[in-house]
Amino acid sequence: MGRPQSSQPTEVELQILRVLWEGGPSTVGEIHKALLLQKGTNYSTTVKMLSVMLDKELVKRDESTRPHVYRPVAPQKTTQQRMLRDLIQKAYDGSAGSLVLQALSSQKASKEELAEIRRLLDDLQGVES
Amino acid sequence: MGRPQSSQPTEVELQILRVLWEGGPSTVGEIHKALLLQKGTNYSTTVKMLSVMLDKELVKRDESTRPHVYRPVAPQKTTQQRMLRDLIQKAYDGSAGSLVLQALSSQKASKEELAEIRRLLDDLQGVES
DNA sequence: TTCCGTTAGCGAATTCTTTCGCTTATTGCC
DNA sequence: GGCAATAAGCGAAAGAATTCGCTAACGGAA
Repeated sequence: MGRPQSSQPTEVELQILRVLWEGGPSTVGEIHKALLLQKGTNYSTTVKMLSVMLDKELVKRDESTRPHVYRPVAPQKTTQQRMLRDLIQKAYDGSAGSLVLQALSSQKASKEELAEIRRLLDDLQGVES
Repeated sequence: MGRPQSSQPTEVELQILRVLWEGGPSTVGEIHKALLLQKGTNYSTTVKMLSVMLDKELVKRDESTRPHVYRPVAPQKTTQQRMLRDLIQKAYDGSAGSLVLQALSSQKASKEELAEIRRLLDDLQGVES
């Protein structure tokens, strides 16, 4: 019974992963400092979350130094990809195209990004350059 | 303490919403039949989930008939939009463009969708036709 | 009207997530 | 070595999500 464990990182797990992706390998103290700013949680909470994430193999740690240093197991891109695929399956009935259409029409993108998207599109559609 | 309630529909809630979006207003029996195929859950479970969703105002129901008829409160598109925005914030640091780029490069889209995306892109970039 | 099958609902059990208090270990400093 | 400060860890608590058994209410057939 109960709830099955999600295959995607949870809210807080993702917050921690972002700290690691953006700031590089970090100690609990450093991670905690970032979370404290974002949401004011306790040091113990950060330690515990990290230990949970260690169990789930979302992060690994180097215990050869003191304080220990944590790093993400999967790169940001991989995780984003997994979450994206999951959303497409769960909410867009597997259609990546319809997600893209909605993303473009309802969310802002910069000129540069639009240009890059066009290049990618040219490529996908086999346009000669 | 504990875990704050998510602002997005949960896994099962979304499954139920999809049944309603795709099949139109339905009775518990009809919804249950769909879920039974997908995951073999009990009738009571469906009833309970619907009652939770009623509390959260994810669905409303017409009690004037027997069996009662449920319908989604928000249209599919609105919900997709909300979930998409949430993912962009949580995992893509607010950048819709980078999500679109990843979606296009890592997930399949049909010829027709690609063409539609191009039209939208033309529009967004102000290309004359 | 009575009985039976269908529909609705409640409450409890289970698991996952997130939180923190308190204890233990480690380290650098005197 | 002894002490204070920092780091790590554990276990429990609280709440969310999901499940189902069992009971109650209802509606139509005999």
